[in-house]
Amino acid sequence: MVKKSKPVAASGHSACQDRSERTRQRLIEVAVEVFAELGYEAASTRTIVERAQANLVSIPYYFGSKKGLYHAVAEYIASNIAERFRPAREHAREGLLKPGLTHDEILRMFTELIVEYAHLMLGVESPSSWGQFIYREQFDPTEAFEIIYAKFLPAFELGFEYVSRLTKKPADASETRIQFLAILSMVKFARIDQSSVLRTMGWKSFGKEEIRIVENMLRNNLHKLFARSA
Amino acid sequence: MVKKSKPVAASGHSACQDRSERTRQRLIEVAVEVFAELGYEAASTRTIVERAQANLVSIPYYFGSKKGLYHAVAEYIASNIAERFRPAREHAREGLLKPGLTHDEILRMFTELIVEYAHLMLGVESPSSWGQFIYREQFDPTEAFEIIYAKFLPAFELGFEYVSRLTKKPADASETRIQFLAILSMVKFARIDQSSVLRTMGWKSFGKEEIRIVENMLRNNLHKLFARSA
DNA sequence: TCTAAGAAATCATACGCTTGATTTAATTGT
DNA sequence: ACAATTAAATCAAGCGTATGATTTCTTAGA
Repeated sequence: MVKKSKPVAASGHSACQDRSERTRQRLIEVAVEVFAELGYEAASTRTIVERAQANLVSIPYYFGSKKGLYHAVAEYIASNIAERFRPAREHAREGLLKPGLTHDEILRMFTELIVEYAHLMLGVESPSSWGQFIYREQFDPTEAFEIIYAKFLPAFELGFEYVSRLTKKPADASETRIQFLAILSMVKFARIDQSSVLRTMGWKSFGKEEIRIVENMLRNNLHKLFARSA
Repeated sequence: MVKKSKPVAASGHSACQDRSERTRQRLIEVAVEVFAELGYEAASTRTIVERAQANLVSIPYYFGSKKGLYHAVAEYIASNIAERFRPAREHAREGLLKPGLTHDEILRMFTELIVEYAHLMLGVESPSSWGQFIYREQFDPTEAFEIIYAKFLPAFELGFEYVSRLTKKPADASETRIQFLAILSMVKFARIDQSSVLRTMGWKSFGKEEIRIVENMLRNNLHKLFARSA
């Protein structure tokens, strides 16, 4: 019952690791799309290897099992998104450290952070399959959820801190957290409810114009929710 | 290849239609839960008939096929929700007809409509599986999506009308529609992102207290978004 | 430089299992 | 006794995985 060898995640020393690594990478990239499109159960390994032009056993060979491939995909996506989001996140974090910030300055930084996140999740630069995969995992959480959640946690904490500063309520209060999550939902709903949103809005797909409309909505709502006027 | 008879949706004339109807009903009610919990693919007919204490053949017998059962479930859920929501919806519709409505009155009615919807989708009175089923279908639309969408459309139109009255913008404008959908997303996100929300909030499940917190957030945000103060 | 040994990667095939659907036989109520 | 319904057995198809053979590449000895 014990695996004889452990070729998984081959860290070969020879130069032939090149072709190997390419196959591995191709499998992951194809698997992202297939898993995102069909979900874990419905996605068959045969479909994946067919699209990746690899052999059926290359999945257990490289990833141990179908589930192993799934986890590798989760890791791949979470790392990529976290990496892309890092500049905006660190900028926002450092911005908070400055002394004597006005309410408006905080709101402006927070708005930019949220809008950046929106572009990341809805924009064309990152494949739509990434978001789909994550939302699927959020809906039907498996072990992969832990991988993803861990990478997103720092951004969450930052968001709580911003909302806390804007509302003058503790960062760990229920109101603060639920408020931030609600704001996030306004960013993501276009992806999650894709079919009903496209239909209701009369859109064919998510292009630049559509994202602009969502962005406007976000800026508008953030201003109304947090602007110091009342 | 042709079905010999058509016992589907048996409209028997004998008195034994009673037990038959009960079996049918039980199958649907169980299927709602199983489909909601596992999704279409992962839900096996064996699981369903086992929980419903019915025979394996009863599914093709009563519903033609597994897919037929699935559609029956969609119809069942959509009808039930639409029915429960009808009082609030008609009240809100009639309220809009009154002449000389003030902005605050419209906002109050709209808030009550949204809060009612929140209770319907998040509350304990309607099984959580209903919402799960719908969100699943929204994420991976099949033919069942049409059934559900059609039943929800009137409520959507009403929502657009309210937002339109509150923002003084056309009911069919992109801004109006996306704004309403964003508000809806703030209602539903707790269910859709259930795992990450429960975790982030430190909640174990959705009880009365949790729903109250979401309701407060909604009332607060709707007020900030639409109150006439600026 | 050339070539043969050995490891790494890929392949075709087959196995055990589960699925939805079908068929055959027993049971029920009238 | 008879038609309708249920239970049990069976079917074909699809799934992930295991296995042994084959190809491809790296490397070392002459």
